Amino acid sequence: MTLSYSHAHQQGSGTTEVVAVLVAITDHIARVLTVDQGKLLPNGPLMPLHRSLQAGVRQWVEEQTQQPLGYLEQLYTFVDTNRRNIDGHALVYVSYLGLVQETQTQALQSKALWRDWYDYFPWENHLDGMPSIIMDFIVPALLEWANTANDSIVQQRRRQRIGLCWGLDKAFLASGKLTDSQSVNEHDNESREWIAEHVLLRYEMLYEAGLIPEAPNYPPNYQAVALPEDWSQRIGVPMYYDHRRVIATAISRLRAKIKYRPLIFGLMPDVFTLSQLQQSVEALSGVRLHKQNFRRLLDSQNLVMETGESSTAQRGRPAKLYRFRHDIELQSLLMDSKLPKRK
Amino acid sequence: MTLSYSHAHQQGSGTTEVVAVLVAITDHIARVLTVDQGKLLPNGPLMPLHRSLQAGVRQWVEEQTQQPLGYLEQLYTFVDTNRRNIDGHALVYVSYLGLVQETQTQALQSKALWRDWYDYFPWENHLDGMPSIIMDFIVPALLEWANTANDSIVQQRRRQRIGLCWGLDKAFLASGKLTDSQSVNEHDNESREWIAEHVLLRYEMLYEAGLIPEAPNYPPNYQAVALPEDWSQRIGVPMYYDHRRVIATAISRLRAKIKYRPLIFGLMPDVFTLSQLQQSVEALSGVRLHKQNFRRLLDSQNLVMETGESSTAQRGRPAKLYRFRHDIELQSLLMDSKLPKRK
DNA sequence: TATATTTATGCTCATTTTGAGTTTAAATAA
DNA sequence: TTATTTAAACTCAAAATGAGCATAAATATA
Repeated sequence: MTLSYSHAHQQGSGTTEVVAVLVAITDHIARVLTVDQGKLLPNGPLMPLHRSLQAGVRQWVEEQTQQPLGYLEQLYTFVDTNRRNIDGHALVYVSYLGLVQETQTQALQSKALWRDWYDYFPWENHLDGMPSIIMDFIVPALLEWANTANDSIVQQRRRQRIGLCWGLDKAFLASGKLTDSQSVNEHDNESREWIAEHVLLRYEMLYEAGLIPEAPNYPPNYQAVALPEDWSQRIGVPMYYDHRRVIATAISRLRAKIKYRPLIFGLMPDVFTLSQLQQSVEALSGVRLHKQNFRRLLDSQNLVMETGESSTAQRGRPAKLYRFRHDIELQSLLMDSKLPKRK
Repeated sequence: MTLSYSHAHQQGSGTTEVVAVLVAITDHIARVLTVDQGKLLPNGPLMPLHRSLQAGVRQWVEEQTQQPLGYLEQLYTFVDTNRRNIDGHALVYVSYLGLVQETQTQALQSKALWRDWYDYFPWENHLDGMPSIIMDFIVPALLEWANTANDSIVQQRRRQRIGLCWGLDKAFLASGKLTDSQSVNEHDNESREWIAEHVLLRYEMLYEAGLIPEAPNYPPNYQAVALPEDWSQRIGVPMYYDHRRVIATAISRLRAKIKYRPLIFGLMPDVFTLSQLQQSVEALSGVRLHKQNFRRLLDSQNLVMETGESSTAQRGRPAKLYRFRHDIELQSLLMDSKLPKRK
């Protein structure tokens, strides 16, 4: 059992830590703030002086990265039974999702680093179509994993899970095999339904199948289909502890929530064009959206107002500049808002 | 400062507890499992022997109530700085939501008690229309609370929050105090609607305004409108610590999630009529649904199948019996499903 | 027994929302 | 000038939604 990314760790008397996934969009790329060469998220123990979990997060992020924090929401609480305090109590760590505006991402401490979040999840970036790694390696490997189950019912279930998680169509589910039409025909690609917010389900499936370096059963021992030599590079940057899973949780939450809450404005500069806004949403969701419908929806929600000015265009027609309607900021916390389906 | 429902508590060396909100529907009424005369939720410390938080929840619930547990999901993690361990670390408690089938709610330990969850939130039950307490006392008291703010901007915001939380339209708020009819534009002059899943927002507003016995600023000191003598009875059953807030969190989650995941089947017996199913959903959401549209939606989702038998009707035409399609149970974990709007 | 009442279930219909275009406008690059 | 690029207004068919009526099959009651 390889535990190369699982550190034994001695705690003091406390058993609670906080971990933060800070997200920002720069150059139209969604990024997370990391420390320790991108191998860790900012984190630290909850101390008696902290009046709340949020206060703990803010203090440790400030200390480790000097990044100012805006919006912050709780994600999930994990237990790490491999790390215990002196009394034998397992470590509990509470994760938070934070949003940072593009204009506030400078002057960080040297060991803090903003990284493209798709460095950790290459299969989640569908901005230029479905990444080839999915059909070339991930799905074949997962199908083999499904076959390793003793029970044929379990095999069947695993295939179903694979189909649902990775957006494969019914014909595929029935046969359990890749057909020519699937890997070639482009219209078949459209019949699959890739659900962007299922990031965590996909990560956990890869983990369970031993395809993630952090997993205790990595590398998998069932490979009839050989994984490439550089698999551990291709399957994304590994992290210590279970921090990659924490990021997956954050992306799932963000992709799901952005569909009904205008969180996106926590990531935008004060003034922006509608195209910039759309590109930011696309950076998060990992898929392209239909421009006209995106605007229609924005319009119906009345979330933005024109500034009256236009962008100085580099190419093409200059776009009008908009700002978030701060007079309805409170409303927006309650109000449902939606996004159009991908195009 | 009154802290009648906040107990000082001495911990051992651990700092983590688990708390469970178990939900069941019996006699068409949504209920939560309580201990200590309905003043506490089942809870207990996380121990070194527990392999996970879930394991801790299951052990303590079993021990305190002898209630078998099915579906369980994490809700939220709270810190109670009033309760600390011997080293001064604040207590962290992780809350869970559990679903219990109607048929499994017998033979409990004597101190365990299933209570109608609207005993704790009388204002959330709109099954027979909006409860009179909202317009008679809650909203007037909250409007007064809004007026106590020094800043007029804050007053304005509070009124907006009140309107959004309690489903009031602009006109009502205007008659309440505000005559700024100029700011009424096409987009926000629509009358508001009651949003069932905003349970937590409403509870937190009442708490902030000092209208909840658990709140440190209860009773409120701004009452020009006199609250009735028996206010602390009318505003629902108080609980120790912040357990009422935990239930509010659970109801919010459940009401929101039931709209896109078929969690309801975690609460149903194996065989049921469509009317029973609808009544269960209504018990959770607190509002009535349009019967025909409810069935159309169920139909389109293909979640249930006929058993071929019919119920022995007490009155009226006998209803067909259905069961959940367990062959798509896994799918249902992933699949989106929806509910029709109220009628 | 006849009739009202209750509950279940099938069907219609207008409106809104959604997905997916085409067309026109205003800028730069060659 | 002409092609290219980006923005933004407008159109249209299909699907989903909210609301209602009609019919069926049982019991309760006059």
